Amino acid sequence: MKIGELARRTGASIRSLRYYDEQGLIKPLRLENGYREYSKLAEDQVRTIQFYLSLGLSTEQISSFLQCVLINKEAFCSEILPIYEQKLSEIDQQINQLSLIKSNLEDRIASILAEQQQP
Amino acid sequence: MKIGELARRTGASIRSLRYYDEQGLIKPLRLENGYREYSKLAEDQVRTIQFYLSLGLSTEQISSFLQCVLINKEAFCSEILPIYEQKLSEIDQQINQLSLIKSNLEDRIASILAEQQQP
DNA sequence: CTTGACCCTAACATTAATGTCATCGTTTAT
DNA sequence: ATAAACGATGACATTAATGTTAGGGTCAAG
Repeated sequence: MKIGELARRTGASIRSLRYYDEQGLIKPLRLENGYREYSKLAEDQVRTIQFYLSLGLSTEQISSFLQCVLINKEAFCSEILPIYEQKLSEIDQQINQLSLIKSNLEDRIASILAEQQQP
Repeated sequence: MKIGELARRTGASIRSLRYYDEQGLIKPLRLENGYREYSKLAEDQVRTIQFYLSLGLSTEQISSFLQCVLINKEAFCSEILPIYEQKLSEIDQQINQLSLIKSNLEDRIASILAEQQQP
């Protein structure tokens, strides 16, 4: 299947599929005219890539374990656990940071509203 | 006071102070030789800018109410409440998004650990 | 007058996935 | 053979505050 069809089937843009190729996530065969030729498995592979991207992992991280998880269950791929744990720790940090800001904002909003009530 | 001293006093980098100038947040006088000359008030102004930046507001947003809050209490500056509320809503959205990812990560980590326990 | 410590502007880099555009070759149907 | 649809590559843009560097002025102390 060519790139347009794969894009239609997965919802990924043609641009993104070319980028995944460039980053080594999916290397399709090349026809004699230079066109990318994707196997039937590519659809699953792209969905897998999309899923890990939605977890906030980078293409570089994904590339480090993608081949393994396409064949095995995640538990079999020892590279993936430390990546998950690192990402989780980043996310926790970000949530904490945002929660701090949120508290500050709420306090200031409350204080403005209070002053407008009793001027 | 010149830019280096203001930088030392506030912890902002010289580069940042020049950027605030460029963005219209603080327009110091210019000496005949072109040097920026900051008044004694500038120190407070920079700290105020730093505070609003730490709330995640953009220089453009800050510039829309900075002059007012430097003179009055926040409650007097009608521009600021909608900006706070919009920012709060963005933060809530981001926290929700991150929490979703966090749950997914925790689930997958737990499932990997479970499989390694009972293979 | 020279050195060192300041100051200035302008420009590019940073991050990472994706969008967009220009330019070109290929294939297919009429 | 020509037009439409598709594919390829390459380059630039996106966001926003800050870092960095290059190339030059200014000033004060020795």
